[in-house]
Amino acid sequence: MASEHSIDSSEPSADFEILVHGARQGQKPQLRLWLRMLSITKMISQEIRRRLRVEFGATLPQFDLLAQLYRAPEGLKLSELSRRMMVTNGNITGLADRLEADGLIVREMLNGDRRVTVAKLTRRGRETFSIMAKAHEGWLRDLMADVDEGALAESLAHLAKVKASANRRLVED
Amino acid sequence: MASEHSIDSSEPSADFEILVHGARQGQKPQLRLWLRMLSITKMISQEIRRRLRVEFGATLPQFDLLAQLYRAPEGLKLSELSRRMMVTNGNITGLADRLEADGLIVREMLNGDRRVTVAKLTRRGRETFSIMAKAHEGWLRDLMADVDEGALAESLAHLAKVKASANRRLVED
DNA sequence: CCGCGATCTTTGACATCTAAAGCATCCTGT
DNA sequence: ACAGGATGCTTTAGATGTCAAAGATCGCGG
Repeated sequence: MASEHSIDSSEPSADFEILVHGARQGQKPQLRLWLRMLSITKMISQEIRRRLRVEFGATLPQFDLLAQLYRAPEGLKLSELSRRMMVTNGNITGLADRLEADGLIVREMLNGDRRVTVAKLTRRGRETFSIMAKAHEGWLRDLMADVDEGALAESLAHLAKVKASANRRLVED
Repeated sequence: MASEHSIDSSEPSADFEILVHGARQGQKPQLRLWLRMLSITKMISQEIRRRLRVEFGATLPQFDLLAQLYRAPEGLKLSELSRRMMVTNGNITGLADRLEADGLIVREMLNGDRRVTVAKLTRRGRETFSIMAKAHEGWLRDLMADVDEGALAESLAHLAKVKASANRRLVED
């Protein structure tokens, strides 16, 4: 505890733990884990966001959208993009507008179904994303450089359970 | 792998993993852990956000701000709030505006220093937050109900390392 | 006592987000 | 056929987020 707290009390990062009505030591482990994941993702997201902006003039949601398309050479329906990115449909419209204006993606209505729009990476989008992704991966390796492989692997396994649990509650109700 | 994927492929939640330029099995564990944390926090955040909205007409950032003040009976400077919530100063202004309009917090300029504004919970803010926090804690227990205490404890410990690592990189550079 | 950098909050321009409504298009059952 | 529900995208209103710059105030050194 002392070590954990010493990190936060002297740094500009937030300490969410022990802040929500009395979460303590062994108490309320779900709440503690939740708050810890939140503070980590917030902290790292901001750094990634900052680097994407200064090094590539891009935003994190834009990077995310490009990543989805990079893995789908045939392109994706906008609604499929919104499902995979876990954002609402309305969100994708503006995001795709900007990326299309930047020439990184194109919208196509090739289907017989005129309701459907498919987004694809352009050649430039593919090249740009490829460079960004390599940098992005390096940033993460750097940020987690002090974490041993064992801890990474175990976290990955445990968090799979967390994800499965939350998933189950969210779809089976 | 199969089990992990089976969860995602049939559900409306995103599968970030295996999506960013070829992250695979034992490869790039940092990237995989990052994407997993991201998808979990996104998934759970949306559920929490939804419940806060339908049950209390509140938003997650508002809940977060109230939580910070709840733990600080003397109130907090707006800049201290922004530090703890890990958002920029400009963000706090509007957030505090709305909460003040709702009568949940007050801004006071009691100091000799007229630059400083301190935000405090009102009685109503304290009572409201207290109820929301209890519900919030229950939601999390429910969402993580299938995760055994051991996995929770180990995740907590491992993620402390991740947090410390990221923290170190972000402040020592 | 005065200037000038440091500190604190707000403002302004934009990009993301959500929820909900609006439109167009498709498809199915009769 | 065709009415009506389902599906897919966009639009709207409002909240949140960033960054950068503007204002206000403080405090210290000369």
